[in-house]
Amino acid sequence: MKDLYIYNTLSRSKERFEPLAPPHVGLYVCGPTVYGYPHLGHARPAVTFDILLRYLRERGYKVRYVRNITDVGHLENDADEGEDKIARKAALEQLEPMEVAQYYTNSYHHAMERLNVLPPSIEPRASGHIIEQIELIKQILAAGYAYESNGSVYFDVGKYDAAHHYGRLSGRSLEDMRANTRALDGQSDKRGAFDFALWKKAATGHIMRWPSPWGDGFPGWHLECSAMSAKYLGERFDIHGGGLDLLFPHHECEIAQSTATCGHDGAHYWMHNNMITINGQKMGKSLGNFITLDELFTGSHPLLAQAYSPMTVRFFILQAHYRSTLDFSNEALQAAEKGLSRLMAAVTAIDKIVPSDAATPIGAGKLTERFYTAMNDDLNTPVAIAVLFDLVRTINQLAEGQLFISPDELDELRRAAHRMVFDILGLRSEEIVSDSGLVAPLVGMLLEMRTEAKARKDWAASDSIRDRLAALGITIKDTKDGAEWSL
RNA sequence: GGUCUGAUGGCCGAGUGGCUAGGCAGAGGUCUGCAAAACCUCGUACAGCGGUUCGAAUCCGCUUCAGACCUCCA
Repeated sequence: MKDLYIYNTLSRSKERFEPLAPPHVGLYVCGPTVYGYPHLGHARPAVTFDILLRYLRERGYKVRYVRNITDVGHLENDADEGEDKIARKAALEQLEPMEVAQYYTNSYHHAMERLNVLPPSIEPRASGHIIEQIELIKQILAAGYAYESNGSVYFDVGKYDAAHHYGRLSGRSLEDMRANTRALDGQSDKRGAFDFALWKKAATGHIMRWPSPWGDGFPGWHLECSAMSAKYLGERFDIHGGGLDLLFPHHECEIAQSTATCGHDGAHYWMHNNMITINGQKMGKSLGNFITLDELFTGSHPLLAQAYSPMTVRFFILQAHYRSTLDFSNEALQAAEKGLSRLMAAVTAIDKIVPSDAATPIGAGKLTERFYTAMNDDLNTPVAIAVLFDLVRTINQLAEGQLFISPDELDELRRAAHRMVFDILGLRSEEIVSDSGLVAPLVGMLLEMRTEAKARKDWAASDSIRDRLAALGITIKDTKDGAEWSL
């Protein structure tokens, strides 16, 4: 098997993937902060790392995939009076904070299931790992890279930068940042403007609070990922993933925390998916221009010309490389929808192919090899999909009897197609299954009537049946062996 | 202002120093009672200006434009 290369943000280059302890692979991906419905932006990392997970498994690795749920500590801003996102939402909706977290966690899970995104091996919650986070803070304090101030604990970025380099991942330098950032007013407990909170003192009335050696409070956002990844994957693990917007400061701070306590970056490979844009601008909560996945699936958003199925969304995302920005538009989604339907129809059509013993090889193996070559090149799904469309053409020619295939090669072709399309790309058929089993026999009966009408050349009757079925969303396709239908 | 990306045919999007993905849309054809589907054929695009080279869309420089991060965001 050829080597897999993935782009490591740390080195800004594609590197050959070599696990620390094969065949095991530790993968950590920053999950959602559960204070709102999941939107199209959430689908990008979910699908990207789902592909990575599936492909690593395909290559025989035993992957432990950890994706957290942030249910505490994610502040509205970095100022001292910054509100916790979950707490804010809870106050707005008059709910218990954990009720908010659970509600949106459920909503996230449901959307992920519809997108056929495999669940992680472990899905830890920040609020369930307060003890681990407190322990980590103690370690950072012991190492001398943090200080307590008025019931809060901050990471000392200035001191850390003197010994290591703060900004290695994002390509920044502390001096530049200092020179180019205006200092906020001086009411902060922090010593340096770039110091970040490891532990925040809970103000009176703050609901989410836990006791700690520094008084009641709650953990900082950057800390939770360090604590949970270390707990489940060890202090040193293989891949850390997340959105490009988390590169700085979130991942930079994680690296600082790891380096402060263990002397290394934590993860070996740092992978970042790019953003989905809308009218050329990032789709995000703060910009208010996001479309939730549910709106996408139902078409209930002013920007949407129609509903788009979960698989259409997944395919749309896979048609671009994960490190490129992907621009949302109805045209692009519609193109994805049609392309996907052609691809899925071809995969189904494989079963109609009649093998021939006299056939010459058609090169199914070569096609498959090109697919894997693309995947090995930093998960180049758009190229992999281009290969699949070559396959689509071949399958259709075989199904139409324009090309012939041997029984053995047909078997190989079927297996390979299913593996590439279903197992690796994670696409699945979205046939609407009727709840009463009556649709199929009824349509079958109408098609029989239509065939009878055609036999007596009563085109008006046969077309009428076709048109009226079409109005119900049922498409008729005449083939040599009679009519077929689909929803 | 700082750091960093990007600019590809009607749309979406790969890729790359010479063999010029793919999808969608469009045109013509085959098939069909007509459609639909499928198949065949068709588009020589890479922001602009210089430079390097036998050869650049691909490398270098400049210009213009766009975006991301620098405050929470996938």
